Amino acid sequence: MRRSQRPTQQDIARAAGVSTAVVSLVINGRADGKVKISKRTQERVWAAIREHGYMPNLAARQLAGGRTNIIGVFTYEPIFPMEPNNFYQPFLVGIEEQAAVLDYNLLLFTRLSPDGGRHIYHDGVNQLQTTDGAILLGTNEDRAELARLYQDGFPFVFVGRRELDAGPIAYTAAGYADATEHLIRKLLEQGHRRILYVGQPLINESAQDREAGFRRAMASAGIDDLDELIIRCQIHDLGGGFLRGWIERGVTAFAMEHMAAALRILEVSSEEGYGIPEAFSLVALGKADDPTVDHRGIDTFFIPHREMGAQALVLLCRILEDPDADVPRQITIPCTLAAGRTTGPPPGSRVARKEVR
Amino acid sequence: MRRSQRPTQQDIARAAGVSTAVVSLVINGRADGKVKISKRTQERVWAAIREHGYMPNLAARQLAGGRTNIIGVFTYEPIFPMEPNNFYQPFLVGIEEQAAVLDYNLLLFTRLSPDGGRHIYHDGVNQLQTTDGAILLGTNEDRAELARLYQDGFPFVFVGRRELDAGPIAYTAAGYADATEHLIRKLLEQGHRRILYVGQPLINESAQDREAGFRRAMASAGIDDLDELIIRCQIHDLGGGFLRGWIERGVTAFAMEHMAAALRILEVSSEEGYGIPEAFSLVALGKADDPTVDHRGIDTFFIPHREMGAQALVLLCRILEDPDADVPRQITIPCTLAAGRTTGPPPGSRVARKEVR
DNA sequence: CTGAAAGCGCTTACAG
DNA sequence: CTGAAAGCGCTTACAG
Repeated sequence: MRRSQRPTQQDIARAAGVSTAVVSLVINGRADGKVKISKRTQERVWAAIREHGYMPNLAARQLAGGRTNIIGVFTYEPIFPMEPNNFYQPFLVGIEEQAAVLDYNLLLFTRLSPDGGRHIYHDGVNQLQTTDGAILLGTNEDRAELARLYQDGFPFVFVGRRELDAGPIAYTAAGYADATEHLIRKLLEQGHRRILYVGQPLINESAQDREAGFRRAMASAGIDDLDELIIRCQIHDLGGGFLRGWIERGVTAFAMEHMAAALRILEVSSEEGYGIPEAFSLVALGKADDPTVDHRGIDTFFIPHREMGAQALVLLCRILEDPDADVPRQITIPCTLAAGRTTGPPPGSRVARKEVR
Repeated sequence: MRRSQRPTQQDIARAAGVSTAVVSLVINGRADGKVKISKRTQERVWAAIREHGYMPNLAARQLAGGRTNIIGVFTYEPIFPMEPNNFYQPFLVGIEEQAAVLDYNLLLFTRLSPDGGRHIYHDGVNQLQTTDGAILLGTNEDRAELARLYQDGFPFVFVGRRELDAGPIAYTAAGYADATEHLIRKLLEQGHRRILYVGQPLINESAQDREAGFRRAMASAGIDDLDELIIRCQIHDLGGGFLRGWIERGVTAFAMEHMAAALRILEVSSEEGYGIPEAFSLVALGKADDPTVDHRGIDTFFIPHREMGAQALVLLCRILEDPDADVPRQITIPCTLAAGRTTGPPPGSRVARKEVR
């Protein structure tokens, strides 16, 4: 019903006394390149458009081969979750800001697939098809689906590093490896040798990156046998026994893959009467780039969530402009260090230094 | 390029030895109603689809079919602002949840208008037209624009009561008036007579509603001359002098239009050495429906932001289903009271009661 | 039951 | 410079 009321390109063409081709060319700004259309005609077309309140039909435009100026945003978790300070917020801030700059609207895929979950393909149909391209994010991603999307040749950028067997998908990632290496080197310089890397059981790319940074730093100090110094466990395993056990075995610093685990150690250490950094040093391998979330003085680095979102959009637009362009499609954004108060020389060394004096 | 590689409905029709119409009917499950298609034919079609890995082109489907299953979301401020606990969040949570249930995707209008601001009409063209209908929200709305949208007959629902000269637009609002009346009646029942209503200078619909609730409550107690008891000022005007002045003039309770102002009073009262509710009672006329935002024990009510968002989508869908349906388009959602510790009998009354004993 | 055909609203060669 | 026309891939009356 509404559709019939809505003016079409034909109406505009008729009103302006030209053909639809001219209207199309004028609208899309192709009136300067190969095809010349008189300024007066262009003015008439724009006037008719304004007068009729004409807006192109996106479906038709896309079907005919044009662009939609719409970028899809697909997340494997709700986009607007109930929790405050949610994980997605900073990514989306970056995406939105950049979309406004680059003149795109964002289509949020909120529809559930028939099975009630969140999937890109519904009954084998790529839901993102209505957009020029999409930004994907989420920690619960379906890799088979991503692989298919890649093979289908649909333009998309993942926020976060993801390596698929299907091939090198485009992504923007945080420079976990370098930041981790930097942080661990600091510990090494302070004299620590037995630094324990405490990860979570799930080993995704960002965990791999941090572990790689850890290994590089340790290797630079000649410590290569790390089998004993890299462990993976759940947060609730991090109790007093855990702490005491490792300290007794000579560990002087803990590198926690996740901030939540580091906060847990902070808590346990105060329960157990350990002073930080007197009894041991503590670093967390990353923290949300959100000033309102406190990291309680733990030495760590900021993950540039917002910039990852913004750069994902920039990268996607570059790909859309020229799908075959030979530009880097895997972008890593450096993390910035966030100095804290939880690192210092290992327990022994301070005494040693005192004796020297 | 990608497009040409993908099989179309024609390819499937050819492979299955039928027409595209049959393929379409089979795919869309219309093969059982009016039109009968033999089981064997259906099987052949599905087999061909599987074999070719066919998936329908959404743009073509939309163009031929009409609906887009896309609802626009337009806000007069950024949707993903930098601030945590932002104002829009709960509305959007409700909208997203409901969109998932009702099987709609959401198109966020992030594109800036040529003047750099946020407007529905760009160069006189309604940007929302690409959607089936839209949800609008924001405190900075452009009423002239809304009037035009209404006159254009575009289906939309505003989140928050808005009354335009142009006519009755659809909205979902919070029941400020009733909640305010309820809260003020409680104060009256406790013996307060001189209750000061402290509003902000901007009088929009929600301010009007609260003031109306205040007047109703006061009138029910026979207090009709309220000229002296309703004031409007900025938060920074609420200092110690303000408080002392009104208390000296016999005010025993303060009804603050906004929570921020109430929190300010709380602060000032402790600076000035006033005990609450011993020296005076304090209520705030509404608080975000967000459990993480503390209201410091102030008596108030919860504004159902999330439900307002959800119901806006429900209302919009009802309008889309039947644009001429005779359903109520102005929906008010009740607020729930949030009992606090800042109200009690007025200073005099307690003494008075004691004397009676 | 099934096929031929119109049409959704646009873009883009292709002629003038 | 401008117009007539094909075609994007689908859905849906409308004939058989």
